[in-house]
Amino acid sequence: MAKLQRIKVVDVMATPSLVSQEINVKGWVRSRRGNKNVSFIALNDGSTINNLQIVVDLSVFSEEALKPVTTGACISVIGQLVESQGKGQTVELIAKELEVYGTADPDVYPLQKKGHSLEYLREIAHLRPRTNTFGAVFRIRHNMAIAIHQFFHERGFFYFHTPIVTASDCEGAGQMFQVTTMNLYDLKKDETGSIDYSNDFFGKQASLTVSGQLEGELAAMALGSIYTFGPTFRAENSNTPRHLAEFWMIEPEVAFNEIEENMQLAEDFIKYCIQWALDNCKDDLNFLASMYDKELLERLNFVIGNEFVRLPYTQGIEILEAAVAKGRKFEFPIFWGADLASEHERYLVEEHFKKPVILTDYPKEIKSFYMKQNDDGKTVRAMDVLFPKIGEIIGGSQREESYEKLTRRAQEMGVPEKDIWWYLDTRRFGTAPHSGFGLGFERLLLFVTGMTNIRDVIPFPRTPKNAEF
RNA sequence: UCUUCAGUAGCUCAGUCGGUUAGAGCACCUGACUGUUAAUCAGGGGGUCGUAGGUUCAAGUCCUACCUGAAGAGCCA
Repeated sequence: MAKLQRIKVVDVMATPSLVSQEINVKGWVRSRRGNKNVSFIALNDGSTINNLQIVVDLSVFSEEALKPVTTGACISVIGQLVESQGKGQTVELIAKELEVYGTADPDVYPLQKKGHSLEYLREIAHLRPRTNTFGAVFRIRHNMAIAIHQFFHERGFFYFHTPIVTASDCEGAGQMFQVTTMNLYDLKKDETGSIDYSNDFFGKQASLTVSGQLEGELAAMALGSIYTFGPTFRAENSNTPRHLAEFWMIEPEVAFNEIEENMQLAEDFIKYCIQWALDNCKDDLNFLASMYDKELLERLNFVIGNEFVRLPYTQGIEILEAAVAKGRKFEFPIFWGADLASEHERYLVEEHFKKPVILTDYPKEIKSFYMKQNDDGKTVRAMDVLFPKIGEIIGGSQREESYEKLTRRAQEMGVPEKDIWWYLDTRRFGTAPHSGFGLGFERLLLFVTGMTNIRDVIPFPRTPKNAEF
């Protein structure tokens, strides 16, 4: 007899014609229950959150043969697929042959059939993909990555790879991780006591990137519309449920786009991704909604169905000042020129508008040197997309295309020209209006999955004091 | 980094005013059960109470420091 091709559980359930056929499935045991006549194995192979029920007739199999079939064990089963006699599943597999690939000693296997806390599962991140929750989260994570590529590809954007090792902290976006091959036990210093990098691998001080934006702009000035999607690194000592030291960022950059088109792109982009999740991750979303967040689906649909508010910073300040005048208390003072604290952003998004808000035209003092300066001499064409629950999900701007204005602003803000001469060259040669933004992939996932801690939407979180696995 | 809260069985937790031998549910083991749905029922084993000091006749419980985790804040995506 020809060897049976193994079929994924997701395909078993999506193919009605398989009923009454003999098939082979392989996967990991989630639970086994039953009595001395019949045993039921819930089998999961990761292809879907749904388990296939394996029915084992104990007049065919000995109890001894089933002993190693415990939670976590990996097995291969050949049998006939039939319509289920019991409730809770439409089909089930009557086992004819059962092979155990790998046992999981119940005394030491850390996962049980019962639920575990997310904090505990973080300590066993090497095994947590085997749980329903993390299976769902990581399938959604994959789908969001595909959605992102699909969205940009459909619109003629090119996926552009920016470097991960970089020699300059251009954006000043945060503390950087240094990259070196120097012997830290025997550091050579020069007469002035500073470290001599000329013999280091790159011949100069190098770090992991905090953003691919500046290189992305170079690409937009040639290919027109590009996006980056890759890992970025921040050595900030941030201990919050919204920060990682290593995270993935999506950064589109578009020649000839002005701030309004940039906002529209951001809005279309987020809505596309959410729609993709609703269309392609139904089972996983339903599971997460039922376990963690009953309003998840309503919230996703709400974001798709409503226009994001566009609000200049100055008007935002006016709304907040009016709220204070009416007696609303904030911990931090609010005035024109102040950077908004989380409490202010949350007030605008969750209390005042009750919708996602795109805040624009911030005071130039609190934004980066490369943002396009407005004619008022006070503000720049920055935009932050603020979301309920998770806060800032996107930060972007129209870029300053004038060589003179850009170099002056870089000087004022202490960005050394020798580090960014190549960036300034885009403005020296064939400059053009252009815009872009950055979106934290894991923040998007927080919103889409309803998870509340960013460490639970990336397989192996890197945070201060934590780089296990 | 700051503030607050927490750390007791493999997991999730209870443990009163400081007082005898530290408890429960789940998991695990044994048994029962004719189709279960995180199966159910009965029994059993399982503890350096985060670590180090201190107060006290007596500390899981009070004090100090440190470690770890969580939430909020700052920084940001």
